Amino acid sequence: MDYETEAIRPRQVSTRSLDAFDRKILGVLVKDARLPYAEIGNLVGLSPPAVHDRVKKLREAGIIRGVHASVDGPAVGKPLLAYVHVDAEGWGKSQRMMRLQAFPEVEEMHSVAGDTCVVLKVRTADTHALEHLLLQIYILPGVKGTKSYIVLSTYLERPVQAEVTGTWPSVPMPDD
Amino acid sequence: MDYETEAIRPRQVSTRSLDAFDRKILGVLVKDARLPYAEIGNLVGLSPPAVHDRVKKLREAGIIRGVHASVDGPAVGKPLLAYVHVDAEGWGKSQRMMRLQAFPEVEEMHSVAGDTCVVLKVRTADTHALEHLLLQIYILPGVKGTKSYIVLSTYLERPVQAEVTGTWPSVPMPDD
DNA sequence: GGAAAGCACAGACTTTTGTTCTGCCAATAG
DNA sequence: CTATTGGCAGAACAAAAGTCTGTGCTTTCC
Repeated sequence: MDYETEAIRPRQVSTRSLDAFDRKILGVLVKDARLPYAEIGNLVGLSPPAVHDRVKKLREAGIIRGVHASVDGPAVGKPLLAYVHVDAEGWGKSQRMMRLQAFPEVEEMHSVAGDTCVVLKVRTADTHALEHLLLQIYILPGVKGTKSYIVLSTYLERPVQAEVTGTWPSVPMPDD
Repeated sequence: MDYETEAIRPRQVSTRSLDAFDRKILGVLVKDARLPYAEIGNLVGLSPPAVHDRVKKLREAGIIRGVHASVDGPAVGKPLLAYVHVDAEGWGKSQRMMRLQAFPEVEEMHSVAGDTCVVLKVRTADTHALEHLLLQIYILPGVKGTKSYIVLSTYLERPVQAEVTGTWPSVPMPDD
């Protein structure tokens, strides 16, 4: 199996500027990608072929990366969610760290700016499995330590939303 | 709009124990939920109606939560990904914090065990928008402070995987 | 300002897929 | 040993996806 050793980058910036219809379609598909084109058309105000055309172009432009089923973590035997901050000396992005992607428990891997190097999102069967995964991290060269944040309750977990907040609510400045 | 004020919980533990076919089907649907049932059937070794039946049951059992399009963050105008740790006095879960879910920039919200109370995953247009969002967090009652981890590069970002690591690689114990 | 070209949409059609039904087989319980 | 339940394959039907053509619009060039 091949591992992604390069960061996920925007494939092509795609001069295509999203208009209001595209935004609406994306908003619908993010919520439920199984709706028929006819129903999407009703929601956004277009005919089914028009929706089809736009979705096809959105896919070709890489704006829609794919369609995935969202499965319940506990139901598939992974009730324990955690974020693991990895501190490494030198530079965190070693090739060997990419091999962690082979574990289905690892869902995200980012290099970050802050008081740590890499943030991992991991979902394991139990604390024992998490320990095993931490062991796999510790044997990587350059890893100085990890800090784990065990999720107690998840209040929100959703995919990338198509909408963007245009005007933020004004906040009264503190009186100092 | 209503906000989820309760944590996402497993709807029903569903006595349904996943067999090998279910695991395979889930694995396929997580990768690409647009494959026809006939093709899934070829991959896992079942007929299209059998796959249909199982997927239907997996949906009814809540094991498949839904099907969502995955859109590219930068392409929809949100190239800046960050994790925000929120420190609050008392108890972080105030009703008003749930209102942050109204912002499409907020993708995840967890209460965690560790040296912080709440972890947010936010995706914004730029640092300016992130600052606006942080302002919205700071005006919440009880919020003492935040710590932001700006994502520099994303090496892996994928939905919940259906697979579970059965036997972990053995790691030689350090010689102390 | 006018004409031509490109784009996007709606309607009708074809093809593919989803969905349902029926019968059969195996496993289990009585 | 028999009856019953659950699940799967094959066939038939319904529905959606995908394609094609024409039309109206905007844009752009002359």
